[in-house]
Amino acid sequence: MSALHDHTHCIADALTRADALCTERGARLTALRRRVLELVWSSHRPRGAYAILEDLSQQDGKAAAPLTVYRALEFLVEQGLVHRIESLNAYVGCAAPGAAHSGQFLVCDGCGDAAEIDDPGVGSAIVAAAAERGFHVQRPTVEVRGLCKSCQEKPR
Amino acid sequence: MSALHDHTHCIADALTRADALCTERGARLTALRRRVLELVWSSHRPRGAYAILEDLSQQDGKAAAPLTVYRALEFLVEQGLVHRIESLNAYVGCAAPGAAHSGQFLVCDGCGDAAEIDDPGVGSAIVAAAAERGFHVQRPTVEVRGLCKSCQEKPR
DNA sequence: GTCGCAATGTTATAAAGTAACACACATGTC
DNA sequence: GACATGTGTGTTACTTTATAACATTGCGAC
Ligand SMILES: [Zn+2]
Ligand SMILES: [Zn+2]
Ligand SMILES: [Zn+2]
Ligand SMILES: [Zn+2]
Repeated sequence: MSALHDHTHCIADALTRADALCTERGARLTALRRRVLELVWSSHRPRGAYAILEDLSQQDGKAAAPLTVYRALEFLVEQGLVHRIESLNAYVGCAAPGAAHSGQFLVCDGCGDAAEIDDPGVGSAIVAAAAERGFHVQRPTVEVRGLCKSCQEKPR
Repeated sequence: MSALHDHTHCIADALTRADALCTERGARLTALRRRVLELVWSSHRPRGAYAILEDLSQQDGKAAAPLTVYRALEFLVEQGLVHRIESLNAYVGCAAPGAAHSGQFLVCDGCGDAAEIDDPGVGSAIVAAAAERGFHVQRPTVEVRGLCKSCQEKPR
């Protein structure tokens, strides 16, 4: 994700969509969960549970327990509002909640940003490769490490 | 991987190929590293570092330290003899060491087996999707959770 | 209201991974 | 052989990530 964009808009947009989705589904986006979602969205870099915990504690003054964050994250992942990046043990906001998808990520080792894509070619290639071997796909994980456009241009 | 195969052959074969590769490269497959490789290969299920550590300690009587195992695994991964399954924090033997590849896995949630594939369709779809967005791929991670053939047939 | 369940708080613990430093052991040099 | 050098291993302590068990709160259905 380019560093030059109005990220406050990303955050506001994510929260609005989350509100709408949860209302529609009858899921309870409580104050805590909403705040954790906001913190996950603080950037496009996947954020660890303990980093979020720290943010949260800083906001509130008193320290929260890890479980508080993990439970909120679990809810958010279930609702498809947040994805977990397995190779980083970290979480990032979903770019397109609502539609069913499992998340494919281009994770830049330069700036740390994780760009979510939903490439039909990748998806179908995986399903095809699996089908060929009689494997039934439930949850594909695709996390591509490399360098984003802007990090290739300015090395270091 | 079918449960009905001569797995001792898998192990022996993996060790033989590892010996050959390391000799060829001038890499030192020490007794410890070789033993860890053997333990990783004890099945086709990805095995956690601490599980391997336990195996190791059991063999030797005295308990080894985690670092012992992690260092051996690091070497084995560098040499491409073992892959790390990010979504499981576990390690599995490489089915085709020698050739350069990053590993694509069909991980069965029924039996736990991880079948390694190297599907050109999946690989090229990822590179194409990345290129479209100006992203330079270094290390793709593909870990597909689901059910293998035999686990679909006999549910539960 | 009050019953019941879902969400949160609290405390403790497990699992996974790393840092720092000392020692052992090979290999090559003189 | 004595020695220097680099790589692998042992040991201890520690950090980071994640979960278990149980108490408490608070909202919604009736
Ligand atoms: Zn943004
Ligand atoms: Zn998404
Ligand atoms: Zn086998
Ligand atoms: Zn492999």
